[in-house]
Amino acid sequence: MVDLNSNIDTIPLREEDLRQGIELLFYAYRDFTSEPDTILNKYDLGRAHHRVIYFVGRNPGITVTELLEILRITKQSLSRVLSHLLETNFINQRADLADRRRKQLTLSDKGKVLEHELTSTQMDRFARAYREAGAEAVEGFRRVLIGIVEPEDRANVRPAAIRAQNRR
Amino acid sequence: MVDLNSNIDTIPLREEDLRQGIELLFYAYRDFTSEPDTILNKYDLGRAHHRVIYFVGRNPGITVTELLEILRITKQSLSRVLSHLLETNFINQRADLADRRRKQLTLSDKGKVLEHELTSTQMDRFARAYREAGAEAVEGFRRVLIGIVEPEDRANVRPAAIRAQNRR
DNA sequence: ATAATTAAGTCAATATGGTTGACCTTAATT
DNA sequence: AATTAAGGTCAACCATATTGACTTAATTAT
Repeated sequence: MVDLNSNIDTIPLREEDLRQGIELLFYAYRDFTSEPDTILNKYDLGRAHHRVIYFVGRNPGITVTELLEILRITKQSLSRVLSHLLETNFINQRADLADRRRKQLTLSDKGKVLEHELTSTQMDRFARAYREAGAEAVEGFRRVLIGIVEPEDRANVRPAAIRAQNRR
Repeated sequence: MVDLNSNIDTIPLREEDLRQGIELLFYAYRDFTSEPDTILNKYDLGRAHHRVIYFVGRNPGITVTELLEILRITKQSLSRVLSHLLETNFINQRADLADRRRKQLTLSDKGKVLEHELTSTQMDRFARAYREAGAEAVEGFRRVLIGIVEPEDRANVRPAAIRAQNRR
């Protein structure tokens, strides 16, 4: 390699590139939540309900404490949203037989239908973006975003098969 | 190429990969806003103030209408936040000489200092992630996230030099 | 067996940031 | 002169978050 500056490790990262990253994350997040928000409106639900439905669907049997760790909100805040989803039968709970203090949350059939309706809009968006960008770009996208996530939480965004192994 | 399925365009995108994208965006956004939130707290400001400070800093002379298009919130909602930033002298406004209804917003010196304090935590996070992932990954990250953003807004996340040309 | 801890839930007060709707002023455009 | 556009304001309301205090039930540790 003749031009040492072509190595990303040696050239200083330009502020412009870093700001572009910040803005990409802002715009992507803004647009990625807008379609689900419209759907949620029909059901008189909000974005907070979506997050709960998503992560319960993704982690069947998850407990309240585990959910709180993912969402990083307070128990009281989750309570309103979760209570409503239980009352309206989008989510079911049953006691953990090994530790009856714990309540395992799962999506009801109705909940699964809604989860799919919400998530499929986001998956469609990702499918299109992945296809247009190509497999290599997708791998880069993953590597960068995993680097943005706090190290303690990186294990949560590994493929589900690997996560299942680490489940207590 | 022997195995046609190794082409991303031919293999169906697995749901697992799409969900990983969704989750990466959720966790990355969550963590990427947490440090600024802590700083904002010291100044009795919130995340909404940060967004205004960021985009005014990034687009000196931006008008209210332009800001609303970026943030996608209502005028009334912006009003409270912006009024407060004007009162506390983080932001200055002056009439556009060509169209005196328009008010051009800029950061004051005090505003620039705060903008830097807030944004530098996010730039540090991106710098580390970019460096760890490498230049190729960064390019992939960009390509995918631009694909997630609505087409109309993709021009906003092009390098500033290019955006400046397109400015009326 | 008792004490301490953990998981879940509840009540209350408060803050932030978003909405809709009605209305006004000023300035530019037709 | 009439219309439109940019900006601003008042009011009511709603969703989602917070802190803090407290309870109940079940498990774990002493």
